[in-house]
Amino acid sequence: MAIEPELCKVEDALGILVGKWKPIILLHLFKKGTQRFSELKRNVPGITQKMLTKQLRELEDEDIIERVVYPQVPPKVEYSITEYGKSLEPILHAMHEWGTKHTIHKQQKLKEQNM
Amino acid sequence: MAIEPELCKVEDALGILVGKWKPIILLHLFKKGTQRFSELKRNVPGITQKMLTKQLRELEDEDIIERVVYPQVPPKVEYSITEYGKSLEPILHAMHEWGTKHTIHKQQKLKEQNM
DNA sequence: CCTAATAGTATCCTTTTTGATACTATATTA
DNA sequence: TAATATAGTATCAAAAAGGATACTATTAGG
Repeated sequence: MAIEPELCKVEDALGILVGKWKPIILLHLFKKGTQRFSELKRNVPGITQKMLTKQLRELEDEDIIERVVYPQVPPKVEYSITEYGKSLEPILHAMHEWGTKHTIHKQQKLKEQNM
Repeated sequence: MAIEPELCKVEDALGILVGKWKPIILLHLFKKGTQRFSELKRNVPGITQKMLTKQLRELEDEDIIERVVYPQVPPKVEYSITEYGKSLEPILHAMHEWGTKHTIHKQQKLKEQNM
């Protein structure tokens, strides 16, 4: 059954994944369970502190991830996927699978064009 | 099984849906099968010609939609989802469903905050 | 007292995306 | 002959996103 374009909620889901580093950040948290700020920064090559902070805040605002501050010096802050956030996993998987096939599709197309 | 963040293809799928009007355009095409440029423009309220053209071109470049020009005056151009493009439908559905629940989740949260 | 470590902010700049508006070609119709 | 319809382009401006870099607070350790 078709989705009524007027009632479309695709963008609401999309908005959460959009942002230059969000999928990778989420995948790291899904994989490791919990990561410190500095671990994420190491694991996401090329990201700046500002961007990492920003993406994490946005994901936190949507209840996808949780932020736990330990009262220590130097500071320790841990991030993890919330129970609610776990409901995103099937979508990430579906997109990953589709994206994998699409990469192949594009390569195929390129090859054909060069014949 | 977890997706390896390094091999992440989520962005490849994401990139196709991202763009201010793409989901709505796709939903219209999924629903109606085929639409003329002018019909899409009417159906997607607020979109400018430039944006509609741009989004359509991008979707066409990815083989998601097909563009058929009829040699008439005034011009007639029809757009439709390709067979390949149809493989995106489950993802759109999944995102729509998740987005619908997320909207409710956010409303719930807002209500709690105002108590 | 100086340095190192962590998790950020603040500021400024560049690039990308989006939007508003005006313009084009051309056969048909009045 | 002038207006109309369609599917676009072209140009300029505004806004959003992303990036580089420097700076901060605090305590433990040497």
